[in-house]
Order: sequence, then C-alpha cells, then structure tokens
Amino acid sequence: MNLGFHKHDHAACISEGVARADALCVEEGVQFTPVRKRVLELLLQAHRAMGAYQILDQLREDGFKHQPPVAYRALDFLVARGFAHKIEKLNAFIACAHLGLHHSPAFLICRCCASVAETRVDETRGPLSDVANSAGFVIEKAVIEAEGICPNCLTDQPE
Amino acid sequence: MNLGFHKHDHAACISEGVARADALCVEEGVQFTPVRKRVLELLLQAHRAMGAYQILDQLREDGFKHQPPVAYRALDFLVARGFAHKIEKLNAFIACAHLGLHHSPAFLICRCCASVAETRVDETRGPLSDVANSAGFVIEKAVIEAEGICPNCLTDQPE
DNA sequence: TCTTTCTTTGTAATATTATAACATCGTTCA
DNA sequence: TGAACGATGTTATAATATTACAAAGAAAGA
Repeated sequence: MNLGFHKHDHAACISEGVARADALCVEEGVQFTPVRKRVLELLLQAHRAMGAYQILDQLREDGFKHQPPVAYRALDFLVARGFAHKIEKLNAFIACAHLGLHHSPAFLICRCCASVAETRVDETRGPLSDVANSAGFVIEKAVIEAEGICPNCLTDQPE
Repeated sequence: MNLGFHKHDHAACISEGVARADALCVEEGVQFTPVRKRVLELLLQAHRAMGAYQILDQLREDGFKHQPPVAYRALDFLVARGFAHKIEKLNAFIACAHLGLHHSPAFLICRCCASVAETRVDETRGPLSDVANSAGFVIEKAVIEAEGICPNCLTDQPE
C-alpha cells in the first residue's frame, strides 16, 4: 500500500485534492470559501502535520486575516467534512489522504522526520472492537496514532 | 473483562494502587515523593481523566505548592513509569488500570459521562501492525483512544 | 426585488495547556 | 568536604484553543 513515504507528483496531488474537495462541497451544498481552500492547499502542500499557528503564519503571508479563529474555523470545517484530520498526539492537522471516502483513519508518525502517513482501519474489527463489544461500549470514532520510525529514516540511520 | 464501568471497592482500589506503585519505586530505586504519591492518589480517586490544572487545584487544597511545573513534573514521572497515562484526545491524565504490567494501553472514552476505561491491546497484531509492517514502518508506541457511549449511559439514555 | 434568515468573516479578549530557565535544597558517595 | 545528582521552588512565558459579539455576504422565500 502507498503510504506517502515516497516520492510522488506533488503538484498533482495538491490540485487533485483541492478539486476533489471542491466537488464534494458543491455536492453537499456547502461553501468552499477562499480561506478554507487555502488552508487545505497548505496542508496538502506541507504533506505533514501542521499546527494551527503555522497555518496562521502562512495565511498572514498570503494576505488573509490571521487571528486564531480564522485558522481554527477553516480547520474545523475541513475536519468536519473529512478533508483534514487532527493528529491529537501532535496537536496538529493534516490533509486527508483518502479524500471523499468515508473512513476511519489511522496514522503512522515518524518521530525522526515528523512525516505522517495515513492509512485506513476497519473500526468494526480488531482487538479494540472485541473488547468494546463485550463490555457493551459503542465506539463512535477512534483516534489511532502510532509513533515510530518510517522506512526512510530507518535506512538513513538504522538504530 | 472488567473495564471499570461498574461499582467496585474504590477505597481498596486506591490504596492498592498506591501500594503497588510504592513497591515498584522501591524496586527500581526511584523516589515516590509526597507530591508524586498524592497525584497518583488523586488520579486513582477520580477514576477518570483529570487535566493538569485540575490536579493543581487539588494540590493547592492539600497545601502543596501549585505552580504548573509541580503538577507536570509529577505527571511526567507517573507517565514515564507507567503509573499513569495521558489521554491525548482529552489533554488529560488517568491512573493506570494495570499497574506494574508492561502493556500497550487503549482507552474507551464515554462522550456522555466522560468516564474512561483502559484496556490492553497487542501492538504486534491487528490491522495497523499489518500496514506498518508491509510499509517498513517500525511502531514504537501507539495512541489508541476510542470515543463513544459506555454501557451505563447507553442504558440511561438510549439514543 | 425586498427582506428575512443563515452562514461566514472580522476582531478583541481571554482561557487552557505546557514548558523554559534558573535558583535552592538535600542526599549520596568519593 | 565538596562534587554530583535528583527533586523542588519560582518566575516567566510559550503554545494551543475558545468565547463573544459585531458586521458582511449568500441563499431562499414572499
């Protein structure tokens, strides 16, 4: 599976992501406003998790307004639509790698180069679901974030 | 499996937890100082996730010093030893439910009553490990936090 | 078109969570 | 005794996030 730990056509991956989000917004009748679009672009471009204040700095450079709510509102929008995800462990945000697919994301975070790969997991399977089911706990969503070393960093500096 | 979503002898569960941590500290030759002990007691007592500043408030009432580092240092100590865990989703801390066992914790967080149950998962199995393995990513630790409704809240107010 | 309604944005202020930096104290042990 | 270390005391500040309210803009019905 392609996890993003490799070279790829990045320009295309940004424009495709934005286009896809645009289409989804039209479909759902919500406004993909300039700030929202720009924040998604920034996230797609960075290809790693960005803090809200990093995004805010970029927005400032782009001439957008730059009080914290500007970034948080855009991020809330993107997260609510599934266009971006919050990485709780990092208090940071990342563009969704499976835009448009309803999914339960899981992340592999490299502690070395800070890259983040998104993958999907089936929430209804696996050890956690078994425990939850037998306890009568209904899982609505899950934060799954694994920290470790990515293949690139492993090659560069084997422990 | 007992997940803590039920009544139990709470006084015993506090004193046992403290005693066990005490023994482990002796074993490892580290100091289980009054603040550290008190913070663990508070966490065991609360039986739910507590924010660092909530803990700080309690410490103040107990006559401890109450600048932020006091709480964060104690919490760092407890987390480093595995006596407590941080719930990333809540920016809060909880006493470990399996004190003394090396384990990879996972949490079930009730969005209704805010109770948190800890369970263990095998990191080397499950869908995430499969993905990581095939990508060549080495997982060192994982944050696994499921949000949903606990059996008690489900009974009290079925959706 | 008018106007009502709803969503989005602008802005100031503040809340919450967390860390840096450095001084002091007490114990251990060479 | 005094060097090394771990823990604590304290001030200050950094980083992350939200509240609240006013104003502007888009959408939808009369």
